[in-house]
Amino acid sequence: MAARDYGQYDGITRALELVGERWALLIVRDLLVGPRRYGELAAGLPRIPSNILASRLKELQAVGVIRRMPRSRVVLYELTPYGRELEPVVLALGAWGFKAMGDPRDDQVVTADSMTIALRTAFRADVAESLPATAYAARLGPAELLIRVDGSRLAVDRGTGPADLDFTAGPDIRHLISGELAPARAIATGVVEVLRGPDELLDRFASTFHLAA
Amino acid sequence: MAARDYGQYDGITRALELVGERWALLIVRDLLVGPRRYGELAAGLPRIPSNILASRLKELQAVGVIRRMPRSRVVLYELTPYGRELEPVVLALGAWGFKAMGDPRDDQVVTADSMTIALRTAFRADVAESLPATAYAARLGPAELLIRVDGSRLAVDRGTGPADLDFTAGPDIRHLISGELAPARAIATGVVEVLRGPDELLDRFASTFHLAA
DNA sequence: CGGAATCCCATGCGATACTG
DNA sequence: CAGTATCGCATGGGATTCCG
Repeated sequence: MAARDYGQYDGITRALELVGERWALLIVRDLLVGPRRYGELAAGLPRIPSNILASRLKELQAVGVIRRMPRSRVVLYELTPYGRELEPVVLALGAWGFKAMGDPRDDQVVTADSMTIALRTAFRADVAESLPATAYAARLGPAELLIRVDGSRLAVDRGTGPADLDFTAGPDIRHLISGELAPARAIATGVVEVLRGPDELLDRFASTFHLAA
Repeated sequence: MAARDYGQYDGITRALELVGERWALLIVRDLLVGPRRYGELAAGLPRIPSNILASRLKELQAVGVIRRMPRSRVVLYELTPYGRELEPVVLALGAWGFKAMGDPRDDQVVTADSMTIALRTAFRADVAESLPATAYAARLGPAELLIRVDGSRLAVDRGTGPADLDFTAGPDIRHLISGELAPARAIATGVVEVLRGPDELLDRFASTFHLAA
């Protein structure tokens, strides 16, 4: 491996040597959600060639960012404590990139893990703290997420479950997150479809998850 | 560009599409210090092939991260406001990579701009606030920096000037920054050589600039 | 002399096929 | 399901040349 070398001695260069290769930070992003199997990673990164996934996993392991966790017959990959410290980097990147997102192209896909991290990026712990605990069941494209906010704590899990507000939304939900689209208008225009629960809870959702654009 | 497409629709993927190419974030790092000419960038990135520098500059400009600023005969490159918003990303990466820095290899170089950003990364505004204004003149390898701290404000400029403490240090200064090496021992062991000013000011420096390892 | 464009070669990546 | 093997191509590295 010995990631191609930039010939400089500083923290940023070092970081890029470790996680600057193509796909590496997307693997880290997904592992920030939780341990994953090889096949789960491959499914969450639809375009990654399997040989690249295999070599990235080896490289990231060699430099101490991830580790293999043999768990009852199958192997799980998980971040090491040091790898988990990339969370601020990944969230900062996500917040920055969010502002440059246009409309999705036809060949672009939404995954559960990327949406989970996006929600973490947009989560306003300070705002949530003063709101009642709330559970949202969101169907965001192919991703079904159960989002539970309790005080300043956020938990996002795959799948569905009991929720105060149950809604479906397409990619345009980013306009709700950015504040460009008011919750009432999001419902009126069909960007968000409320399946169950009071529409007003979408206001709470929008103030809990907000990222300026 | 766009050929290097990840096929996903989320903020992190978008960010990596814009600044994920090799060398791109190092160019951004140097431009965070200030506008630079082509030749200055090339000098600060000793290993970058000139064709790569030229294409990265074009790409970064095309996506709105940098802009060309014709300034009296010569062209300066500078970050756009949006590009400047990458500062948290770059600092977070630097802080993370700092912890994985070993000893410098023979082929590794220290540049003034990378040290400037490293100092910004390690700067503790909250600590500095309660300390008297101080100017340090530091010779860090080939980089001569004038570091002025005034309250919670930090200014790092190339070159030298009047300073309260004037010192020279090699790469092992990172052990001072990380707190592994006490200021007094840094002087005793020759990691830091004080040229002018009271040794005690190195304590102030070490508490002003600190990054856990 | 600053700011590239152009060559050539080495390597990393992507797509697909294949194997334990 | 979890990877390897292989191959063609795009990209990066480095030196050189060009242009204003």
